Amino acid sequence: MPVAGRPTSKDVAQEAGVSQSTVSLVLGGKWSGRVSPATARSVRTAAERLGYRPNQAARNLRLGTTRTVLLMVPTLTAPFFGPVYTGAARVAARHGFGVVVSTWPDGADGPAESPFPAPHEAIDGVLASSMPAVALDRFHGTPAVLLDSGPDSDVPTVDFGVAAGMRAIAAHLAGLGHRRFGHVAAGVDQWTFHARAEALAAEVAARGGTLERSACAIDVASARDAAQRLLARPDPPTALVCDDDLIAAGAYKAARALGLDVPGEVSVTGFDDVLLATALEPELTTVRLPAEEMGAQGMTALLELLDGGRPAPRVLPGRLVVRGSSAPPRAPVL
Amino acid sequence: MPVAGRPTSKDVAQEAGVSQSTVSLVLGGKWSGRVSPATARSVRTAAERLGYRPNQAARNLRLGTTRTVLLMVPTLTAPFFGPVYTGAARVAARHGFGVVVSTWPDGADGPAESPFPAPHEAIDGVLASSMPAVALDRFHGTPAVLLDSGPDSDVPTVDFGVAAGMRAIAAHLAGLGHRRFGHVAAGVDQWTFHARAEALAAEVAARGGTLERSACAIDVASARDAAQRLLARPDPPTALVCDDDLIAAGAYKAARALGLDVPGEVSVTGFDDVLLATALEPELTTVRLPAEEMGAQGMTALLELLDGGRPAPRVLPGRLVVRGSSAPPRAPVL
DNA sequence: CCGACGGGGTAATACGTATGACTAGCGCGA
DNA sequence: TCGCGCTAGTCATACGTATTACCCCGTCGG
Repeated sequence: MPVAGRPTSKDVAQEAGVSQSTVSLVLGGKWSGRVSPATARSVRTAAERLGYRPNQAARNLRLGTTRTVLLMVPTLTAPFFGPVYTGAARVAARHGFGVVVSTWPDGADGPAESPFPAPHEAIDGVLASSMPAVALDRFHGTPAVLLDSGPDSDVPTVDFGVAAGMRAIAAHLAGLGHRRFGHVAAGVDQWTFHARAEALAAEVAARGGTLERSACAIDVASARDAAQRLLARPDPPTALVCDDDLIAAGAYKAARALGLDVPGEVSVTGFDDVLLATALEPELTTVRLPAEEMGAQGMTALLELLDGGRPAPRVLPGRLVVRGSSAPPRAPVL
Repeated sequence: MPVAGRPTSKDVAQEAGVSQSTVSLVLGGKWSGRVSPATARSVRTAAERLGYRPNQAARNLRLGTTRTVLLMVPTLTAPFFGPVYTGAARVAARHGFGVVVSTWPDGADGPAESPFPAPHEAIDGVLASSMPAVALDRFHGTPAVLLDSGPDSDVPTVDFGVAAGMRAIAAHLAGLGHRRFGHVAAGVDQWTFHARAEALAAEVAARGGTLERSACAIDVASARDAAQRLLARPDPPTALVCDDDLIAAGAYKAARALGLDVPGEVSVTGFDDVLLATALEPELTTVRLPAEEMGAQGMTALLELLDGGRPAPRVLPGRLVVRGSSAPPRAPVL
């Protein structure tokens, strides 16, 4: 008996008085007709007694697969990725896969420096969410599916219909009578924000409205300042279209700082419909993105890819959720 | 040349006209004095040309370590765990470790059914956050550190000083003149919430105040209802102490539904100081917990444990952050 | 001129598992 | 009685890497 180190299948074999192969057969579950029930039982109890757990590295090597998928996200701080993980993990579990999450090993320090995989990359495939496409180079030949990163000719993708969602917001506000729009835009180089900006501009233009734009980082303080810049202009917008819900929270603050009622004097909309949207007062008009569904669809596509298939690109529609933060412009209080 | 499958070090060796050992020597970096610069260069270019990346499973098996640590959290939806991960990953990277995140494979279905590790458990150690201690059984002999799960005699722990934090809140409110307290409590069986409740009760009792308690789930709607039950009582509390920031958002909603001004007619406090705290209006008085520091300290302890050490339990103090949601009771508007 | 030495590389092996090939015993039909 | 098939296993091997022990050869000190 080894002093240090976990017991191996060989130890179990010795303890049970059988060969290592037999242990493997029994514990692998494929022993029907090969091992007698009595032997199987004695192997099981021996394994139990020794606290045996198979060495994953060895079985990964032998099987040539880890049955593990990596979900890569830009940051874990954003509330958006929780549901994505949940959806992916649900589908994965159904197929005997596990999901682990990680952000770029390099943090904010830019792209990879080492050409070799980080230790945690002993995986079968990658779900890369909200990535600049170029970042995929990291994965070399690893099967990958891009989530929320825009169409791609080389890699299967799952995207939200953000353009349609943004057009729905513009249409909703225009329908309420708004003509002067402000866009509090996330100054982040991700496909989704480019798509949102483009769709908003197109829809506003199509309806003959005006659009001013102010960029910010994705945090409340920065968003507040950006919104304030818009509201401080002569002839300010009557509706602030924000690139996501957190930015909308900043817009609320800007409005309040200027003594403007939401939605009485300025309408505000968000995007994503994260938890925050209903925590705010008034509750936020926004577009609900089916994040969990994206995780599920992404995992489905990745499994298909691992099976040698060619999964088709998928687009998941968002849904406009009208709440209390949008109203006709200059609503008379009387 | 193999049709399928990634190139191995043997392929690289053949391409460079050397032995597999040499490839391993060169790429392992320990070749000083063993391999001539010329050979090393030719190996490198061969590896580059073939797009070689070492098989992690094989090297894990050979080295007997994965240099990967698993961060286990109850849910990824809570904003709290992002910073924990960040802190852990920062320390880990400094020691050549990677961090992956996962939630219980079983989801909400209760404890493990399979006695063997999930596929993603090819890891050297575990950081288990906010866990019921019994759940640790899953990890058998895997080195583990408990985060935010209370003291433990068997396993190293890192905890927040939540009791002190909660007492600080009670002291702050009492100092403002509050005597009738309401506790909107998370009805979740985690150490941290038990500790919060106990500390609050003790401090209020010590100061001769009264305390009513109402439990809820950790979501806005449930918290709103729970807060509303407290505020609807005869002789209602003048201060609502909430178990976390999200619950405080629900308390805001309850107050507003009853036409009560925050903080003019009722003070509200949170806990954790997540992003939401400053997105709310008024901004939330709360206790800031150094989540990133917890991740960092936890990883430090785990590395110490993996080194054969016996890391001492650590407690990280929270800090009261007074913002606009707390004020003297029944503040005269005049 | 010979032995020691060191630079530059190779052969062999082990890590722990899963599995295909093989075999010993045994009952049974021909 | 012989061979055949079935049961209940065992043996051997391969997965891809890192590393230890070894080996060849040229050089240098004596």
